[in-house]
Amino acid sequence: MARFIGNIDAKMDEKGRVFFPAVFRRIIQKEGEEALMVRKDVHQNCLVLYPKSVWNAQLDEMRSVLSRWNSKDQMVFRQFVAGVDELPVDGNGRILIPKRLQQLVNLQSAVRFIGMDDTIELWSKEEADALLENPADLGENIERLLGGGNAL
Amino acid sequence: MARFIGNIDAKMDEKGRVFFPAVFRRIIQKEGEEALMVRKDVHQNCLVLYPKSVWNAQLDEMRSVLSRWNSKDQMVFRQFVAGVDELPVDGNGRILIPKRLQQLVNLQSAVRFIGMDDTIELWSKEEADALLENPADLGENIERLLGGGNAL
DNA sequence: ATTTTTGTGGGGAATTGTGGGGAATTATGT
DNA sequence: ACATAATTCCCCACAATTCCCCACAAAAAT
Repeated sequence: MARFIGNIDAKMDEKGRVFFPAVFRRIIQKEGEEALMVRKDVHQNCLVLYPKSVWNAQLDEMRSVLSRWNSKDQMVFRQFVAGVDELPVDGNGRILIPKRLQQLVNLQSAVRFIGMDDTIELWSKEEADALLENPADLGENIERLLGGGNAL
Repeated sequence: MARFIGNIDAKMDEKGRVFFPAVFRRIIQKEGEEALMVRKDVHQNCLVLYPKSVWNAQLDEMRSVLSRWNSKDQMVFRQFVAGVDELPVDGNGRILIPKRLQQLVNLQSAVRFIGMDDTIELWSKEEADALLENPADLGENIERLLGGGNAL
């Protein structure tokens, strides 16, 4: 399985094109992936890029579990697929971010790719910086969630 | 089988015409589909577009479950089938949404196509946005339905 | 230093999306 | 039945976007 690691800054031009970092492209090619899927992150103000095979597997699994005739099931499926787009890659290895998504997560010129293991996140540089500027509680959170200690 | 993916915003003009997104048109042509069927969604305030073959499969499925000789079954089948229309496509690749359906799901100018795997949904943009605005329960629902955990 | 790969930019053709003018058809009221 | 209105359909024009191509700067590798 793909393992995307690292932060890469890039610039989006006026046409909404961004160079897809070579590090990530190599991984994708090695895995034989042809396409990427994008969607807005459920919680954060950023885009999430999925290799297509990962996405399709998800979709198949959901379809097999969720009934088309059950309104709640169908709504879950809808919310999952609504907002997804296939991401075209041009001859230069650039991706074109649909305008709809640019506006949704407020992408201007400076952007940042963040490797998140099996997916890649795309942030506006400003917001990404803001996130990392105050990592104050990180240690605390990690301790709470993973520490598992019971010292007083 | 056709796989419609993606979200496309479009505008409906005063005549009720909407450009049918090129992405979807290509898929339909490749599959050799000739016609589209429309229906209001059973639960939601949106229209569902079926390639004719998908529609037919759907009917077959219903027929296999619903008895032709049971009056309630037959009524359900009747109501499902009665609400459907064939969707004409004009020379420019636009579809004309019948007035009846426009009003039924409250379509004004701004609309959104949502690829839902083998069907396409057509929403008013406002309502589509509303869908995505509260993704709070989505994660929860997915976890419940697909997580396969063994929570109590 | 020179070559190769990676990243940026832009021009312009082709496709996609939007709008509107009416002719043909269908509905509606009297 | 007829006149009128509304709708559907078919055609054209144009704006916007996307796609495809090429040129070149910057960084990395040889």
